Amino acid sequence: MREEEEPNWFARWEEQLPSPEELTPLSQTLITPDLAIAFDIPGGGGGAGEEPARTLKRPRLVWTPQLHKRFVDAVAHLGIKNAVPKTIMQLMSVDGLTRENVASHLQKYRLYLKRMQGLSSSAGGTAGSAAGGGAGGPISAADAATDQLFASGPVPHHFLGRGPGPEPFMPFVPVAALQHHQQITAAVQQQHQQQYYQQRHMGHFGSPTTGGYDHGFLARTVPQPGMHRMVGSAAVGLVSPPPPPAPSAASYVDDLESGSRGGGGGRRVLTLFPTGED
DNA sequence: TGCACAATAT
DNA sequence: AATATTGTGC
Repeated sequence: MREEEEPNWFARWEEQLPSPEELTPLSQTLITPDLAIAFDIPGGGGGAGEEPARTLKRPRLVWTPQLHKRFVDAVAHLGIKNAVPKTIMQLMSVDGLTRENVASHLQKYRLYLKRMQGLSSSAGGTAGSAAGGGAGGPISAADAATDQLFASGPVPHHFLGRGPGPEPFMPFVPVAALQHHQQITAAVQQQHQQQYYQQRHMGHFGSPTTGGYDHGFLARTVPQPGMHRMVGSAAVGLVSPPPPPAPSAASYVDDLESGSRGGGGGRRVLTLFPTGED
């Protein structure tokens, strides 16, 4: 009793085919505008047509421990009063980093500090203990997750328990003073699934158009305890040595050591900016 | 205007 | 949850 083939099945099938306009062009560039920005590829924004730069949307910034460290260092050396988005941004001198980026991060960082204040008063907890999770664990699981980033670096002590008062002298550090440091480029992430292309070729992946952009950190989700993994990708950059001054793209990680936290021992990590506290 | 900041949106 | 965007007051 099976139905025999209808004579017009083909016709119906044909009718349901999508119109040409509905089909995605087969000849689509593999490098999307966003990706192009992320890697600072000149021709990326264009392809078939140059779109106004203002129209292009910046990819999401990923706050890697390295970036965050710069952030914290900058805030630490500015003092609470001067630690405002613009100033922080300047001090960080990270290529591609916007004021908005910093503002958003700062907002969350302040919340983190506030939480820590409350905790320290009752439990006497430090950043380490709060994030360590090993002790007590009065904080929510969500907070613990958040703290992974923020606690990945030491929180300057004087951040806490400090009301509106005159900061210890450290008025200003001209950006010029930092110039001798390597300028790092903000790590940036695609919003959508984008192509697995990127994911898969992470690390050993040369640009078809420009030279190579091995820049360490692309969208790694949930940094594992052993974050050397992440540094590992940066290490990949070392494996295939990027010729120093690539014409348009220069992105490096400066302090790989910054990832070392409490568990690493009492080792002192040199901060980006001279604090005098070291 | 531009900025900081908080609130809200994705 | 992590960033981005928006709204408000200065």
